[in-house]
Amino acid sequence: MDVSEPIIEEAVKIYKVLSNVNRIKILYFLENNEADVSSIVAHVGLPQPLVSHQLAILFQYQLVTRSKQGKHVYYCLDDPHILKMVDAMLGHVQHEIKHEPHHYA
Amino acid sequence: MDVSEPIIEEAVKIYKVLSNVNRIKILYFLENNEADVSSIVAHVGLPQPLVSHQLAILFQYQLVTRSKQGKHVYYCLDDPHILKMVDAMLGHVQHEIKHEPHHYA
DNA sequence: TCAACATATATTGTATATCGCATATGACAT
DNA sequence: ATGTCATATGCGATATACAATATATGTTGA
Repeated sequence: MDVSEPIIEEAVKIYKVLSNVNRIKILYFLENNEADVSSIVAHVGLPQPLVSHQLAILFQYQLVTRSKQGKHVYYCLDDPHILKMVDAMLGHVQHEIKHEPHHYA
Repeated sequence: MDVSEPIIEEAVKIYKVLSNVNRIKILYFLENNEADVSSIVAHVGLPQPLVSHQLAILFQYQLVTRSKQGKHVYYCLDDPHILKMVDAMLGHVQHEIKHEPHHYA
């Protein structure tokens, strides 16, 4: 595996994007649904401007795509591969918690 | 996949830990070597206190283990599974960059 | 005990992230 | 054109993260 600096920096950027509960929730909701902002808001139960903000970040880093249809903007996972990785992490954590709880601060 | 809040929060914590170039470098170096702090410092070319600090974070979140032998403290990957995931992310990024560059800010 | 070496911690300044609130844009219908 | 709905953006307060420097701890050997 090539571990050149720019590659690592790029990966770190994606990790930063994934370092937020709300963004993960949004990504996860989009796994099964293409959805407009309103339904995302309804699902995650966060203020609309916050959801829009997180969506903008996800879009900036190309984790989601968007398509405008009239008043509505539909968001969609750009790259399901990323969510596969998130799945792997969630599975890992779940497993860890079950077998040997982490006692983080 | 269960996506309950605590699981996501835990995953997010790990993502935060991975959101740092120096920590990734250290983890990656430890993939092939158990190593004491001095050799890690020599390898990554960062000030020793900074390396110790990052190691403390990696240790706190149980990504590495440590064993003291005399004056030296040897660090070791606790969970190779995590590094598999990092590998996957690096591979993903590499692939992305090659085929369709992201134009992040 | 003291010196030296390896490692850890504390402190600080700076940068960046997060969220809430207010407001702006943009599209459609009337 | 105006009102309304869907979404986006801007701003301010707070919190968190980063890295550098200085300093402390702990271990070994003389």
